[in-house]
Amino acid sequence: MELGLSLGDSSKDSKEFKFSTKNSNSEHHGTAMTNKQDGLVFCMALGLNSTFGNQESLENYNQDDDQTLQGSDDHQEKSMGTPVQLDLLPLAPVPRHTGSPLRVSGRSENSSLRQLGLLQPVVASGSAEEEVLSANDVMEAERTSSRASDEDENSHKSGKKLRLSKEQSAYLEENFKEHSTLNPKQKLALAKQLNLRPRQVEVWFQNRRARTKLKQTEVDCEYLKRICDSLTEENRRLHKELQELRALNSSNPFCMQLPATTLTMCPSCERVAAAATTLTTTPATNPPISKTSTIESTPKVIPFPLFRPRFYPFFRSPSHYHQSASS
DNA sequence: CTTCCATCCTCACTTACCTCA
DNA sequence: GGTGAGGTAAGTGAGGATGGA
Repeated sequence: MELGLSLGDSSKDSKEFKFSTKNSNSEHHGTAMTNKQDGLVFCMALGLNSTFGNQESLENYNQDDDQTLQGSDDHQEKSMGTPVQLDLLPLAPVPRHTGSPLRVSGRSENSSLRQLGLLQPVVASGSAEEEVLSANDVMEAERTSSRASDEDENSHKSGKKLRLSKEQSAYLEENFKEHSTLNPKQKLALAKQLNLRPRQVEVWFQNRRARTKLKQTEVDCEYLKRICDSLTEENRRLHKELQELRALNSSNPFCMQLPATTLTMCPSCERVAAAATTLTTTPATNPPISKTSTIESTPKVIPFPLFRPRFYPFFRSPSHYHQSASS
């Protein structure tokens, strides 16, 4: 399921967010606009079973994981950057159980671990930039983590609930910021480093993703509520303006023949081919209605007949509108 | 090449435990 | 000390992807 919504014009003050969702069945692209001036313009898209990402994650995806991601784009869906984005995670997709060697970002993981007193001396060696864990390392990690979790196993069997320590949670959090999903090797390495069972690391990431999604949903909800409120207000204002115009027309029958604003719009690309006269008697307190159309250049004024009936040929071909715009 | 099946992974939903006011 | 609410670790089942037979 996908829902797309777009309002407003493409003024220069608009800020643009590109979004793209992709799964095995289809690919979606879109653009979200926000307008700093009136705060009304927005675009949103909702996709089923998609995680929230951002532009950065898309770039990471394209740059870093082209090779390892081939054929494994499941559950690594790229999703749209919503206008309101929680500053929670850069969702760099991580390939799932590929045969490729594990790439562990060198960063300052080890140093932070040492600070936390969590680093064990068996961590695979490698360059500062990238460490490659061999299959032996993974197996060793599995053994170590299973050994280390013997005491956890007891509490596990007794049904007691393990509470992760502050340090463990913080380190998991730190890793989650880098990648919200783990491949098996990363999972094992984390489990080994934190003295946990791999299953515990896996569950922690699952629950963490769920919490992120929940939070994002709350933020989206709040945002949509605000948008709804402003649209309601806009609707109310336009209704009022319409009533005033009708009142004006009934008091001055001659003006009734003049359309307040006559736009001929291509229904396909929604470009305005021509704009006509604007009612000069519009009260100063009510600015002329100007919304939703993408006006590329200064609209040409076409001299409509005085008694031209209001007729908007919405079902003509796009070429018709473009021709009449240039003529 | 297609189909079937086992396996793995993630997600959504839920339960159960823990902590705190 | 008892209690309810909220947070969170963990269980469960469904669905999708993948690889091998």
